[in-house]
Amino acid sequence: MEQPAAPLPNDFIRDIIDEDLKTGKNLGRVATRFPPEPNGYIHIGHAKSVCLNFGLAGQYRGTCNLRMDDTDPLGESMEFVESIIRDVRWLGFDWGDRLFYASDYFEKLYAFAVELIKKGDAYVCDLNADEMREHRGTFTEPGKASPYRNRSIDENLDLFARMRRGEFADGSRTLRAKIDMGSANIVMRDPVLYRIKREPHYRTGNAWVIYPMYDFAHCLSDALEGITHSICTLEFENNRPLYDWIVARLIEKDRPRQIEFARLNLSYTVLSKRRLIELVQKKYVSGWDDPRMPTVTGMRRRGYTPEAIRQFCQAIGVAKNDNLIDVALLEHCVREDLNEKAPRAMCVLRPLKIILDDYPEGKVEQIQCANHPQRPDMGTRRVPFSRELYIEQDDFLEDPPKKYNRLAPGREVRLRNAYIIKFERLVKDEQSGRIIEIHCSHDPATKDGPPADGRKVQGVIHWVSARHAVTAEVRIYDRLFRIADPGSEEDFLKDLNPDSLEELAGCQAEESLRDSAPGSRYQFERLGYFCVDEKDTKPGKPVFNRIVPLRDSWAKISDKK
RNA sequence: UGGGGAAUCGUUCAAUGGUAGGACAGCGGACUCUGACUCCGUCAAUCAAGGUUCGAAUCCUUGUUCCCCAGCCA
Repeated sequence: MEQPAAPLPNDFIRDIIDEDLKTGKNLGRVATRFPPEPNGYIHIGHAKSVCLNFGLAGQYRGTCNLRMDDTDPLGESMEFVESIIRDVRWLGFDWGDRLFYASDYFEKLYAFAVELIKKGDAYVCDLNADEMREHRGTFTEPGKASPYRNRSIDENLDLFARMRRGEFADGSRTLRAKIDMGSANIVMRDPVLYRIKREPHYRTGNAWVIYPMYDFAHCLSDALEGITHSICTLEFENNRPLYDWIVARLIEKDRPRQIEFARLNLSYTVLSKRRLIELVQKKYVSGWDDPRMPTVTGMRRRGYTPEAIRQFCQAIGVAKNDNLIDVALLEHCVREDLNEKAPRAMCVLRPLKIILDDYPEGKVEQIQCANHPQRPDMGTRRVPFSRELYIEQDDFLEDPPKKYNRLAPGREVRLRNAYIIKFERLVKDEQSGRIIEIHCSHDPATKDGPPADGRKVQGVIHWVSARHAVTAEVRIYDRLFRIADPGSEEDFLKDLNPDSLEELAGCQAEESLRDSAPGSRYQFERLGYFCVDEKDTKPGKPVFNRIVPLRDSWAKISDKK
């Protein structure tokens, strides 16, 4: 379904591309890439980048490559590669046959490094990490030249070859760019290009003991793939001069250009890889796919749709301002999408027994219910109705406040899709005072329409037939953190929301929900959108995840009191 | 008192010298067999001070605030 789409304002990246196209740069070609490091699961922040890069390629009839930026074997694995592939594909994007790995370029990158040495632009340095730090200087003081800075090209060539052969210990030597130890930009103070690291790589195994650094590998990988616009986040802005320095020396033509945009921050959650890992490892969540996680896999399990996520990524825009996007916008996008396509159903989360004294025992009516009030094309289903029902505990109050329009002593209420019922009496447990059941009567003339006498019934509540209901578990999720910007706190764990998960075991769902397919989504009327959990659902024993609640203006009214 | 970036409604994105606009959030109302959806209305911003100009969010000057950089991570 392609929307004709109101003309969206250009962002600064599209402005740049339009200008490039106008001036004939890159012969009108637009080539981007999404370059994750396969050392973790991708999250909603990556989704912004995915949508941007693939979106640009789509809009300008260009290409977007998926490239694993796997130059540091520590922590990288095929498991993460597979998860990234699955997640990007699920988000709705296609890279054709252009799945690449920086590790496939290791031989070429090595050759580039040799070329740089030959030009006199790189040297092997024997300083260890501590010494190098000392030589680097500070923000206000220039660095000092390494004593190894002026080795001969031949010696550098020899040493670099021996680094590759494994003749030196880890960390004992590096290959460095020969730039400017006095640069005000610390990135340019002879940055390390290669390090020695005896760490098996998940793809190249033990073939290499030296690995290229990001700054060296990334720009050259871009060039090797013919990337025109290399889009990354703001923290790489300082690295751009190095990107350009390397490319200028090693790439003849069609040099890629790096453009930086502000990464996404989302309120009430964290998006830094380090913090996400901590949540998983310390078991504050059940895993990367915990439905509370902002990971793509977590959101998928929660029941978010790719369409909603894409819409969100478009709605937030692209700029260079630091931002903290209100999670309410994400939830809005999810509701907007699901309102359109989720079939309606009824489920009682906290059951309260209702007995219709004037309804024949043993009688069962099959009530035709619309699957979507605005979309007749989604059809109807039959929902059994009988003498004993469950309603939501919240939908009855012995002593209701003002504006409460549900069931209460002396009142009438409409059962959704069924009769108007009237309160008669209530039965309490004598010891605890807890309400056990409520007896009501029904108005048989109101099944398919308003009461003949024209009286108004203020409230509509949902219900299920007690005999026919299927017992379900429902998991209610709330924001993971109780402050808007937990990422700004060093000890972010202290702000975890202790009530981010509520598991409700005895929920009563309408019969039609008994064998709903894992992954399918419904609107439980008056409650919210729910998704059949793919992991824990067993045949006949559904587990539902609450994706997002419906907007609840009653909650706002009652909270104010 | 190093360098690189960014400052526009509560949040976010736009306005590219010519009416400060959209979305989300908020508030009020209409409709309603979902207190949903939908619809209508409404609140609300140019970091500050100077300057240029008929006219400045936009150009200039000075200042302020915030973010990033001293990994052999990306």
